[in-house]
Amino acid sequence: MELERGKGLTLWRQIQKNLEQDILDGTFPPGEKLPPERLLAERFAVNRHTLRQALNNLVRKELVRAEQGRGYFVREDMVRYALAHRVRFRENLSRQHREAAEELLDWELVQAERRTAEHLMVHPGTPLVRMRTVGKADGLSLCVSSHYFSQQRFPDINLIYGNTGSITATFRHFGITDYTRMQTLITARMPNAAEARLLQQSRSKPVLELESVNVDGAGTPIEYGRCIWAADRVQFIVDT
Amino acid sequence: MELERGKGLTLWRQIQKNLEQDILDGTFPPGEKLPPERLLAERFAVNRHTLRQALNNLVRKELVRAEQGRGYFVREDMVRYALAHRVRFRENLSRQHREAAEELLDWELVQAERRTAEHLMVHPGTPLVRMRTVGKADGLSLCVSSHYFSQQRFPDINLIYGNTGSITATFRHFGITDYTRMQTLITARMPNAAEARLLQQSRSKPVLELESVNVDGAGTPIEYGRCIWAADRVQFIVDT
DNA sequence: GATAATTTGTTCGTATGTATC
DNA sequence: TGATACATACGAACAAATTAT
Repeated sequence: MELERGKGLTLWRQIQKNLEQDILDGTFPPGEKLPPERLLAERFAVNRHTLRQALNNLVRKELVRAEQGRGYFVREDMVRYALAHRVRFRENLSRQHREAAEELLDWELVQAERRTAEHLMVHPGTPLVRMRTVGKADGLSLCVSSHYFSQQRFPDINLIYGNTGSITATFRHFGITDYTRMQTLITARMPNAAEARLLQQSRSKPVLELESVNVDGAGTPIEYGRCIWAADRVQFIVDT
Repeated sequence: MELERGKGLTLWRQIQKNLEQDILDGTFPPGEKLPPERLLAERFAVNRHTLRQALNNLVRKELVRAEQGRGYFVREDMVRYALAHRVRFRENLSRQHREAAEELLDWELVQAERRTAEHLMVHPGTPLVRMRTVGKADGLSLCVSSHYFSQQRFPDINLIYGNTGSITATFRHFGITDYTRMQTLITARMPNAAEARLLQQSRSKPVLELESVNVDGAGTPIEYGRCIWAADRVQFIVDT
């Protein structure tokens, strides 16, 4: 790594170009940690500030991201997740050539609380199946969700989902060939310990919480879901 | 309401927890007036000052607000902000009986960067007006935004906006009677120091970042905006 | 759970070269 | 030529977040 001093291009620009090249040609693949500042500064034989100037520019250009106490990481593009009339986890991911996976964490029989009942348009106390799942993209946890279904309409839904590993396929099993999303509520907050663990992310990074209701062809609510998304791994797209 | 005296937790902390629980479980629903200090003090069998300590902490935590001469009120839910085909800041807030205000922080003449240019469908380098604004609800900062407009199409737009204090009114001045939102991108992250200051919120609370493009009746992009929202003060609604 | 080590973030200070008026 | 402003580069120290011990 020899830099030309005093020949037109500044040192930090040469370093930036050098690192950009390494990122683009895959020497540092997406998600990879760069060597620490100290090492890079040594390698380029410059002061740490000079090196930081180059890195800061790469951060500004969104090629890398900096994490205090951890290091610099090559940015992997966020998953772009479309919130349209039809929302399908697998479709959304396969459009971006990512491998989608849904896993059943656990399930439970519960009674509908006021809020959940309102969304599903049932009486409070109605028996519901709550399934907790985790959604992954290319093996990386993307979201943890709680799905609520009427037990009467979808008996043993947990078994079906456990076999298929897909909400869409599960609904198909119950004769629902198409379903659409009625409404989505979006908020952001900090995760609790369990959420951070399930998402394999730091507790100091925010999560996005989406509440949604899916309805069948007749407009009857069939699923109420609360999904917690790792905020730095996803970007939602609303087309209106 | 029996408090434990001399057993670790101070009285006012016990009272605070007690009231928090009542608020969270809906005993005191959003917007409700709490019983007056005197009554609460009697009920907990403590001095009014002890009770005030608890209430002051709830005010600090933004669970209740105090109004001199009127009483304490449970803070209402977050602002619910609809992301529909037509998005109007004032309309969205007035629907919830909140007082909307937009303020111009500063403005600058800039050259379109690649990303901005793409969204506005202009060539990179095109002269743009960037206005930074802050949106408030009931006097509380809700979002800080950067709006980008073509300088050619909207000369002196900063003056118009400065006078009207409304994006909608500003567009009307330029003959645009209706505009709609094409796309909104949503992410969440932690705020930087400047954003936290402008939003008057803690740096340890997340923000929601919305990128959006508004188009005129002919479908031509007229505004590209990046808005940073205080995540704990707003909930977005997507109807699909 | 507490402590130390590692790593990035921030703020001083100093010096030099370059462009502008 | 001088004065000024700005970008570049190096050095030292400390703060803050994370990870390892």
